[in-house]
Amino acid sequence: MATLDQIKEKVILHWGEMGSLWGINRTMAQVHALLFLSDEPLCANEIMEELQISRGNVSMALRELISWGLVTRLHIKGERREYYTTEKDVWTMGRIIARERKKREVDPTINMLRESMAELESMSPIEGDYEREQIQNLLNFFETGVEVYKDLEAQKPNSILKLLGTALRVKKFSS
Amino acid sequence: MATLDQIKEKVILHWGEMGSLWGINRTMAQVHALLFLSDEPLCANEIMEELQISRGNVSMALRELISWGLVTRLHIKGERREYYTTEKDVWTMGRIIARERKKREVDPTINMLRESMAELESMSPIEGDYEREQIQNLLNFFETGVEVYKDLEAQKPNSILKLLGTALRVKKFSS
DNA sequence: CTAAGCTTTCAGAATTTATTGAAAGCATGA
DNA sequence: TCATGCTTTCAATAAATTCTGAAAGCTTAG
Repeated sequence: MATLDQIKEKVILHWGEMGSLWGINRTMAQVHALLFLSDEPLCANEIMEELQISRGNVSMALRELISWGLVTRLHIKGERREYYTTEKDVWTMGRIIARERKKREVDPTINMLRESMAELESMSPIEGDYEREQIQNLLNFFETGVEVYKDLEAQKPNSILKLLGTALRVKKFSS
Repeated sequence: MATLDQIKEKVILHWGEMGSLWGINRTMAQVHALLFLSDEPLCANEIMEELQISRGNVSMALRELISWGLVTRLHIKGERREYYTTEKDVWTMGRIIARERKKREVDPTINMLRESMAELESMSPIEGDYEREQIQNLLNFFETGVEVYKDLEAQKPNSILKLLGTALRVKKFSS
């Protein structure tokens, strides 16, 4: 029979694998999972021991997680060492991840596509018709995504679900 | 001034980089971009030359793209070699990518979380309270995602946008 | 000021992932 | 049947990414 620690380990390892599929490195995702499942904040040493990784690796993973806004550093008075904790609400967590991925992936892509369109438009219109059309389609796709993202971002965390539920009900009703 | 080929190359290279951030390999994403921007189907040879990659690499990238359902093989009569083309509608493309990523990333995660919950529940309820709660939260989060995904999947490609527009308008109106 | 206790940095090592290219496979047509 | 023209496979290699650990950096206490 599985012990609590074994179950935690399984979740942490799986989260790590998912992380690497998501362009987040394995360790970073593992540290995140560990903190997410931990009732209290942990210090670098504890993370090191739990995950059996080096001090340097812990330091880098934490730096990255902090820069994403997923982890916060806690100064506990009387304590010399720093403690770390993570956002515990899954919806808020999801929103943070969406925000960061948009910033790192979608925004640069939109810039690139806009640039390409501008260049194509200043070119002789004889060639590149199809390319112009397809790049414009891609651009519209991403821009629409950003629109939707912005609207959703303004909502309270878990109202997103209700919102979509409403949308689908309205749709069903009206079609 | 940039030529058409330079612009295409820029888009293809960027798409390749995005691919690797998305757990899709660089070459696979590049081949996809090349076909997406190409008015006519291309054969393996043409892809090889355009992207300056080996025959084997082209073959593997195409196999993967076909297994995702993003690329189709065309037998042109009278022609010995095979031609390849890709889904050209961006919304359909987005839906295919969503479907595949769900299958490869979300479904296994949900299974893992359900398994963990089952194991936690069959354990002594004295310890693991916090872990149980957090794993359940994660599970709910993913399951909600799947619900929404399924509802959206049933819609026509670009009605998704209108749908969300509606939802947001309803929301604004009622709050 | 120095020591102690902790964190960060980063060059090199280890690991993982992607790519090549030669060989094998497969279909067509002579 | 064999040759031709193409595709696929996969072991070896190359490239990219991640991780380690020793050294340097902070900060606080004495």
